Amino acid sequence: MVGMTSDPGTAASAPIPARDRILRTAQDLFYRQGIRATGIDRIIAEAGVTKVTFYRHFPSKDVLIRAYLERRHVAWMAWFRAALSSARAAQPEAERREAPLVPVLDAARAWFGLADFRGCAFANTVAEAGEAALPLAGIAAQHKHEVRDAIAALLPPTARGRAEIAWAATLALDGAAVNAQFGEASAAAALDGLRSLLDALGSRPSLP
Amino acid sequence: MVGMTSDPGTAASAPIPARDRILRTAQDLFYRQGIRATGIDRIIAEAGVTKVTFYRHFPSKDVLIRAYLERRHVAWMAWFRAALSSARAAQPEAERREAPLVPVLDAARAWFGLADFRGCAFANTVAEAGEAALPLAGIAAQHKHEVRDAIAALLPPTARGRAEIAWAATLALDGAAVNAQFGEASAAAALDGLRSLLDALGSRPSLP
DNA sequence: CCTCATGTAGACAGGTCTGTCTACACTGTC
DNA sequence: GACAGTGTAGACAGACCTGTCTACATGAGG
Repeated sequence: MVGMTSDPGTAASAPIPARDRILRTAQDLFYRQGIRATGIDRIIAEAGVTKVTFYRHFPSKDVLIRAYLERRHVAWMAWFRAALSSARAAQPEAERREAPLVPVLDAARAWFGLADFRGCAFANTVAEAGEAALPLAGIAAQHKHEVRDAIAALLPPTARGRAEIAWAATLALDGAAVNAQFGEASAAAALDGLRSLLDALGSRPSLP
Repeated sequence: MVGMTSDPGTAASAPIPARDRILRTAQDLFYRQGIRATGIDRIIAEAGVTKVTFYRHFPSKDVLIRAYLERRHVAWMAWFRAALSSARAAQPEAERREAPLVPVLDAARAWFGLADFRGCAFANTVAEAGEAALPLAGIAAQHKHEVRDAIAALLPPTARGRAEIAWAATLALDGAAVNAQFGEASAAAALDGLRSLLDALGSRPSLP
């Protein structure tokens, strides 16, 4: 079943152990320490593979970085959508109509509270890449685009300015994520600020 | 007049050319390319000093990084306050009362439009530092604190929730700055989103 | 049987990084 | 005139970086 020597057509859906271990390790180290701070040697050692194996799967660090971002995008979006919809499911019916953005706040709280939280991987990567960030910036922009769509799904399809509101909420989430990176006290303050912004956005006289 | 051999008491207020050149160069390169991507050698070459001179002024790169952040903080805050107050001066009287946060949008537009704009130096530095960011994160948090104060100064002192609103606007600005880093199209979108957020914040019925 | 993809183990090249070192020159004050 | 502070010029050490290389092992499909 795995045995198909070389299958052209739809690209590799067969997960190769070594490749997977490399990617998993890279994901962890890149996110925690930063990309430039993480050497290939370290990834190789931690993933338990050899250089040849590594370079056969990823011809350069740049390729690995892109694979990292792609994987991160898929995984994070899945997590985020799940967090949004479980928070939404927990809302009372009335609040769901009058304050539809509250799940964003809940998701942010959960995100910032993760033990290894270190901000948005895409923003961090672009920040680190500096002037040479152009290609990566496109990936980051697309990621934010999808975040916006996930948030927009909380709003009734008939809502006026649906996309605009969702986009504004995305920016608010980014701003909060940046500040949440500065420590625990900052994270708490960031959540407060995010609540203010989401409240204001979701306005209509919504009161506690 | 400069000649006082060694003056104890109030520490050096005399700006030494070489030191200043180093700092200026570091500021430029650190911001544009990132900190890790910028080697000491490059700074030395570009500043036109030698290694000994450099290391006499800054015993380590870490010291230079802190000096960079301090300098950047002072310079940027001055720029930002000036941008806010000139935008505010240009507002019609009525708007100034009803939409006091509009100058933040104007300042953001000016900021994102700068030729060398590359996001918030503090956020970028923390993002780059990764797990080892703890000391720098404090500096960044303090910076954001001052930004909030500068924004709060736009609001009437009697306004209810003045600090909260200013803080929310600060987060919004951060979110916009992050996204503005992703390219020109993203910068335009970030300004739109920021406008939505500031509008929503400003239109809140903050009653006494 | 034999080829080929995948894997292991580790040496190596060539570059860049931070930071130290020696040796010398200029200037103003004591 | 001695001294202390600041500057220049560039070699050097030791670490780490990315990426290439040789040599060998294994297992499955032609």
